[in-house]
Amino acid sequence: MIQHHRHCRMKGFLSFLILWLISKKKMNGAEITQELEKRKGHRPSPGTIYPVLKDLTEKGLLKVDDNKTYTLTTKGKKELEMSLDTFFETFFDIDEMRSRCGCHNH
Amino acid sequence: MIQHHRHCRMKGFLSFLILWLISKKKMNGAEITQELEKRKGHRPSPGTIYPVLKDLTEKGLLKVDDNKTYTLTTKGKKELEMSLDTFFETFFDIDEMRSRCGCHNH
DNA sequence: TTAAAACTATCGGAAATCCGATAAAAATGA
DNA sequence: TCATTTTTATCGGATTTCCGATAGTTTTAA
Repeated sequence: MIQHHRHCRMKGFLSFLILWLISKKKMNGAEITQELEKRKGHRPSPGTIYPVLKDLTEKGLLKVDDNKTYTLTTKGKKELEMSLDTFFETFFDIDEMRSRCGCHNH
Repeated sequence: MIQHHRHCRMKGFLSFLILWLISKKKMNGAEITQELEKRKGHRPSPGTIYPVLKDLTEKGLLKVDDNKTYTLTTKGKKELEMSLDTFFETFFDIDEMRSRCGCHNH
């Protein structure tokens, strides 16, 4: 069966984005799903989100409490900082990028 | 043979980044390679860059002149704008991200 | 209590992404 | 010219990323 992916440019960065979200506020899977839906315009499949959370937890970047709520570990905070550094080194001209798109409300 | 990828988080976005670079200034493969090296900290393999250029050209997003210099087509410009929109919808809080990393010089 | 809904989890695999190896073509310069 | 360097190009495959299908678990509400 042929699969269509018309609107799926710019994959990747999901782990990075999830780390960022959790750094702002501890969340469970459902809340993360909602936030991603808001940002990306479509609801990610459970098969997308939970394996990522498991992977990040196994790598010691996230810890999860009784209520399945995820927070960053110290290692996770360091990892996020490194990723942010890399991100802004690559996109150092991000202000220019923003001024060239129609999203001045964001 | 086991391959190590310690410093290769945040893959992806390469096509997007290349479109962005060419939108700023028409370039040949070597110049694009240099610019990516500057931004990402390591020189991409020819096997990384040229297939992407070929793909974007075949999709009608780039056109290439006699000197192997690439520019955006009209379609490419529209595609880039759409990608920028998606990018800033996903990372609408990018200013907050930047303020949380050590890259205030960028 | 118990059925329905919501949430969490896992698996296999499809697609995307990128790179090393290799080589052809073009430019350089001695 | 002719050797060297630089640039361009291609291929196969390793890895990452993501998702659909499926099912177990927990919560909700009647």
